[in-house]
Amino acid sequence: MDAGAARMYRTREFAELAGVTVRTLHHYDRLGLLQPRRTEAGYRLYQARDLERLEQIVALKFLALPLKRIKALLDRDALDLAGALRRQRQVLEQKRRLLNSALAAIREGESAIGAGRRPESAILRRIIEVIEMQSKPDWTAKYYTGEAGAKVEERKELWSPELQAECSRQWSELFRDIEAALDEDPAGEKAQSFLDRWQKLVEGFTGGDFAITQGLKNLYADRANWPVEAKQQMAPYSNKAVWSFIDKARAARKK
Amino acid sequence: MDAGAARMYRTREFAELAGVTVRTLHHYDRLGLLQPRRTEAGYRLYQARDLERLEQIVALKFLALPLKRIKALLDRDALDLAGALRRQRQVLEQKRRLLNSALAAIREGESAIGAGRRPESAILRRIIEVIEMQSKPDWTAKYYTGEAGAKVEERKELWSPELQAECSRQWSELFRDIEAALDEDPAGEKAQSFLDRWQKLVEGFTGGDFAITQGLKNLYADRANWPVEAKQQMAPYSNKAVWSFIDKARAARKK
DNA sequence: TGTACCCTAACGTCGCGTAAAGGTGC
DNA sequence: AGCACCTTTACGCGACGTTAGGGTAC
Repeated sequence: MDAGAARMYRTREFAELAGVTVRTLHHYDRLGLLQPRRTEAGYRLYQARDLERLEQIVALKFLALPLKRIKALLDRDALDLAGALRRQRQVLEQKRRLLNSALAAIREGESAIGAGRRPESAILRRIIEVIEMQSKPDWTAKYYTGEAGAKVEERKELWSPELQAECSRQWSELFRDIEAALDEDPAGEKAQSFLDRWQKLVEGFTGGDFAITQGLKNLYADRANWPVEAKQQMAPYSNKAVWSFIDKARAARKK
Repeated sequence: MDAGAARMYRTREFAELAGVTVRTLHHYDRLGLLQPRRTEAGYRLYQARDLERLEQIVALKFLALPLKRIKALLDRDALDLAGALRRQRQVLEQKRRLLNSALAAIREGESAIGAGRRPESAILRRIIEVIEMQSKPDWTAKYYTGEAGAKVEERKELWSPELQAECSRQWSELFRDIEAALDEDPAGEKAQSFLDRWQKLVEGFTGGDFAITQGLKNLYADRANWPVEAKQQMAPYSNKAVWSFIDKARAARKK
């Protein structure tokens, strides 16, 4: 009955209840985002309804929506919430791509220390190279026929820097292992297990897709025409003895 | 010989050359980040050396380093570049975790539309739930013995929202397929192919690690005590007939 | 004398943090 | 009367964008 019967909170109390600061409540009040009742003396009085709205505000803020858009959504355009989320998702995905690029550049820079005698300039050069590579149109696209290109693009989305790092770690390990066993029998058990690991790593990229596998073969076949940076990046994996060893292992398996 | 012989650029020209705005050059000048020569009349005159430095600034800015730190790094602390990169990588990784959480929340919200009659409030509720779940201490940790817990944490790093979405899509698909074939022979070819897909999906989570597999078994065995939200989230996969069908298929394979 | 450039100064953005100066509740 | 709370006002941060007002080069 009596509206005064509902539990009311003063600013500090309400802030602690909701896990925000007093200043934040002031801010939202002035923006018109969350305007509580007032006492005669001007004290803010929050109630349960306000907590609900504040939770929604905090949730939408967690999605990195600007306060203005949050206000619009909660005040009038609630119907457009689905659309707003779709757009925001695209914004965040774009941000994540940039973050991934930056992380990849940092990793490359860090791993470029040993190369020169002035490490800091080597790092910076490498970072710049990586950034330029990323901003260039994808030179590998032309090796994939139609549909395969789109699939590769799709799979790139899933390629976090950690995955990338783990992957190149595994390739390096495999190359080291093979280099240490070049005089083994390519038909033997050890060589065949190398071939298994090799194929598994390739499949990690192709996803078992035939068209992508073909594109990758085209790409490798044309390695003489790769851009310089790509050649540099492939340098650790250019040991011909390893490649021919794996070829022999593959041939042995076919028989 | 003559310093004046080097090619000099005025502000606009240099900005276009480097791909930044004139205002940016003014800004960097006032911060002391990049201070070119001046003509008598006060016009800025940039040269090749300045371009080199600007490229380094842009590169470090791409890594989301604040301009102050960039200035410090380029002016004095170049030696600490490696350390700065390490710290910055951690900052960016943290940001990416937040981004991933937000993206996961958006996806969950979007998929919660069909549920209620007032879609916007259903979406908001679901988003709030997901955020609260993420901020709670990991209730699954107690099912993993020592080392396995750390490994699971490690694997979480690689779990992008896209991967998560793809994964739950595959589980849903598998459940649908099995539900449509419950009267088949659990030892038959079709049932066995379901079991293959099932085990592959599980392995996608465990990575074939024995300790993690054990933990997952403990986790599932205790499903009666899961928190409510977890039960809700598992609801689409709670069809007992499917689970017993897979159990039978597993038993048939062992024989 | 035109016009295409140059300069500095200064406010706006976004989401609050952080005082400062003064009033209210018990 | 004291102490813990409340209020409003206003500057600071970061990396520039964007005028505004006025000078310079050719």
